[in-house]
Amino acid sequence: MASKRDLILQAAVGMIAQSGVRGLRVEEIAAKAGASTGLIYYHFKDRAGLLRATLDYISDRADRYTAQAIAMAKDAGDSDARSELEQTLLLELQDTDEIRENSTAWGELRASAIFDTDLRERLEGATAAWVAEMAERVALAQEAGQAREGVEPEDVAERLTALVEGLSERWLSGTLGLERARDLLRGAIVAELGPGR
Amino acid sequence: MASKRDLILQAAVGMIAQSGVRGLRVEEIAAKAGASTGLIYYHFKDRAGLLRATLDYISDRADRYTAQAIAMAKDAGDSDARSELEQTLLLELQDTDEIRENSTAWGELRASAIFDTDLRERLEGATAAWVAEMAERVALAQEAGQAREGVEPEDVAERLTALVEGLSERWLSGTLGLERARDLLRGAIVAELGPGR
DNA sequence: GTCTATAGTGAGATAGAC
DNA sequence: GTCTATCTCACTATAGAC
Repeated sequence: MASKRDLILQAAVGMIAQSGVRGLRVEEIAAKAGASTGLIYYHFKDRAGLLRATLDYISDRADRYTAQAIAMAKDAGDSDARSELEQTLLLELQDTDEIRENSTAWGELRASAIFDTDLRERLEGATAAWVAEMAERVALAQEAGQAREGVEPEDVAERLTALVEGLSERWLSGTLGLERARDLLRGAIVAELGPGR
Repeated sequence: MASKRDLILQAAVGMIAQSGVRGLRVEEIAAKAGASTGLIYYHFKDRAGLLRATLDYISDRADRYTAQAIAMAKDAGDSDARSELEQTLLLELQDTDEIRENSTAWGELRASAIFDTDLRERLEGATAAWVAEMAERVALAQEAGQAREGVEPEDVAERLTALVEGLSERWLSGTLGLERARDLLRGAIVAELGPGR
């Protein structure tokens, strides 16, 4: 069974996704988690500490479902580097509760990080890891002849992940439909890697 | 001379750029604008109204400097559609006070719009206009043989502008250097439009 | 680890004079 | 249009019992 600490973090992600970092009320989280405000301060020291822990929690959760998606793709036999890359990127543009929640919260925290050094560092690490992981898949795709040569995998990966973030924010803010966002991303992959097979 | 109302809006942009929408204090803006809080409520009704007006103010300002940059490019004789497209997009990734301020504030308001229907509508209009303008330049570039055929100008424009937003946010949050962000954008243009002439 | 109760305060908003 | 004064309250954070 999930510890109260965990319930609090889950509630925090939910609340951030629902009303943003600014709209996050400690008391509300407590209520949603079936805990008291006192306990939140006991575990996380203060509001900022709670935000930090929440960011870590989101990162972990994202890692987990990414790994899971890749494993599933591998099982389905559809496991070349290029489709793994595509699947992993498209993962962020999906209307699942968990993913929508994660994406929204992630965007919020990213935006907050502009003004908060503490958050910034954590965010930087997570982003760098994501970019590196994607760069590796781009390189693999190149080796397998599934992607145009002559472009730096790091550059492509950085562009595609930044694009995902941009599209994601437009999707979440209702400026862009989900299907269109996914199509655009697929189009970008073609533009960056070439037509593939 | 600028009206007090204008001074308040200028101060608001500055404050948002400095400490985010979350960090925006009505009293602080009043102080910076040399006005009273009462006046702010007189002009803008409430905090949310101030945010709305600020978003409009930023949009206008962005339109102005974009138009100006294009005019300058035209004067310099460097006026083919493709370089206009490139210049206009790169404009958002520039370390000028005004632009940095505008970009930061824009990003903040975009992020806030996820939770604020009112802001959302205004934002949507501004984004759509930007995308449409870029799409037109893509189409012109295609006609002039400066861009690959067979891709929808709207798609390319939507991707490039979303990418600019993504890169901009990484730049502003310190995750990405400015020069690298600009290089990545140039690379994306090449990937989308082809090598040019 | 967890709760209840409460202290403290920051900041949005309003009233009313000029 | 603009200011001063003030009200109010929603939220963070702490103290202390269990």
